[in-house]
Amino acid sequence: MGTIRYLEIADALRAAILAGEYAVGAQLPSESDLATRWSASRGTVRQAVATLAAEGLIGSRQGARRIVLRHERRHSFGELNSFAQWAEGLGQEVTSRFLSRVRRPATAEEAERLALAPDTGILAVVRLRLLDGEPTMVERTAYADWVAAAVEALPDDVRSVMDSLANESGIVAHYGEHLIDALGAGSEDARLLEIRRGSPLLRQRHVSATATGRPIEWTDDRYRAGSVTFSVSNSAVTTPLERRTGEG
Amino acid sequence: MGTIRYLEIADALRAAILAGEYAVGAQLPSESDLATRWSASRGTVRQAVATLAAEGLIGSRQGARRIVLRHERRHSFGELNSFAQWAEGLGQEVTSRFLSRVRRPATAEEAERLALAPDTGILAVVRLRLLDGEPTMVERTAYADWVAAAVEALPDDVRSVMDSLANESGIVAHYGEHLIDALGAGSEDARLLEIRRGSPLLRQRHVSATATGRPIEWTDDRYRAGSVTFSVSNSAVTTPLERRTGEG
DNA sequence: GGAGCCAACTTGTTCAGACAAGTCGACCCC
DNA sequence: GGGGTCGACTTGTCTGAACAAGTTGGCTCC
Repeated sequence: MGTIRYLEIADALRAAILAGEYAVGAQLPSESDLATRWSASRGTVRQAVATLAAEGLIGSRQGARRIVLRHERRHSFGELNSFAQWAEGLGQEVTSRFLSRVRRPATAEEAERLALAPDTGILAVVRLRLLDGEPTMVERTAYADWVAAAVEALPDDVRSVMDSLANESGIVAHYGEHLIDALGAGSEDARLLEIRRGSPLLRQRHVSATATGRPIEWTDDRYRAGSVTFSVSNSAVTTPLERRTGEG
Repeated sequence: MGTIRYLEIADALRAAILAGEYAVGAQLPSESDLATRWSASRGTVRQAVATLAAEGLIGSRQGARRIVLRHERRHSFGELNSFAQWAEGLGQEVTSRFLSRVRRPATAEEAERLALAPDTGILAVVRLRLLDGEPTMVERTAYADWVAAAVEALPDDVRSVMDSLANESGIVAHYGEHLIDALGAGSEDARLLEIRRGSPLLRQRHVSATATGRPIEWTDDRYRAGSVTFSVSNSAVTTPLERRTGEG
């Protein structure tokens, strides 16, 4: 359906790589070769391979053929931003338990992350997420004032808040920033996740923003150790990952 | 210096953004505008802004001007792959203590990550890294057989192994993959980092590879909780970050 | 005043061609 | 065989042009 030429080519190449048609370390056909096969210009083919390079599937060096770096597919933006979407892709059953959903003034940090004036009213939601019945993650989300009403209008048992927001209100996340670190479970975390206080947790804090850069939500997700791993690939040309000190 | 046109333009734009010439949320000049100013074609300008977009500095939507998303600079590939390079950029003093450096057969996991035959001899190095005198991270590295000799030839007090490898032997890392999760400190971790056993640690495992995709090293770095945070930014177009279950 | 429409503007996609710069294997010479 | 040179090949950079698709603000009309 993608009538966009370079995505068509990228999809076909990706499928071929995933199907094992090209082994890891193998060379891809040359750009002019691909251009001929697809009756496209070399510029279009370059855009296609650039897409795959950004996904970390292939690498390149001037003068030498492009090489296949790995076979696995990268997750989509949606799967990263939505726990429900991610778990579904894995074929695991997700359930969630609402613990609280209240309006309150934003804390200093929340106000800054959401680019709001101090003490602006936000919607604070705490949820426990279970994977196949196992308590896996505690999610504490602060929704910006301008989306609070839309979120409150959603039913309690909504599968994915971000999905519903997109469909019902046209509020779509385009950008995200993620801070990842480790910490010991507090007493509330410990009780909810059924682990001992002080047990290691993997924390992912992230902010989602619209296409215009307006922050939508700021969340603090805490995973039981061993339940999830984050993966990032990078190259000398693009480095999306960054290491920071302390509280980021 | 950079005789490469699009990088010149990207550098100038990045500098302007970092200098605060454009506020967060502000619009950048249009592409044709920039093309005229720099007497370049629009294609070249697009390559420049694509660079900044990949760095997460600016966003875009078809039909609307590009907007500034953030001001901070992203770290370089070297700063991410080398603990020493990273800490230096922060102005903190790095010291490291060698704990062991032995040749031994690769474990099953090491052999797979390094794309070696099972039981191939690798060079295993354990180092304790201190930041301003504070024990911060335990690093366990397995160097592939074909780089082992070059690593052994380096002096014990080398500041950065990867830096030295590049300079001395021409072995340069081009690609990396990182797995991030949390776990409790084992007894050795606890002793070295001067924390209690079971205390939360942030673990970053990563493999570095050459331009041809050949794995160089596989390391397991464990940071004391609170000492570092990883940061990743993404967008609907490029998602370098991925969430996985369990042991990745 | 409000709703809807339109026109100017801006980014997205594609093309064809050109030259620079780096890689790699074949070939030659010693 | 070893080593160096060279040429074919391949990716990197850049141009100029054209049309598609989406945004935005202003204008008209009710």
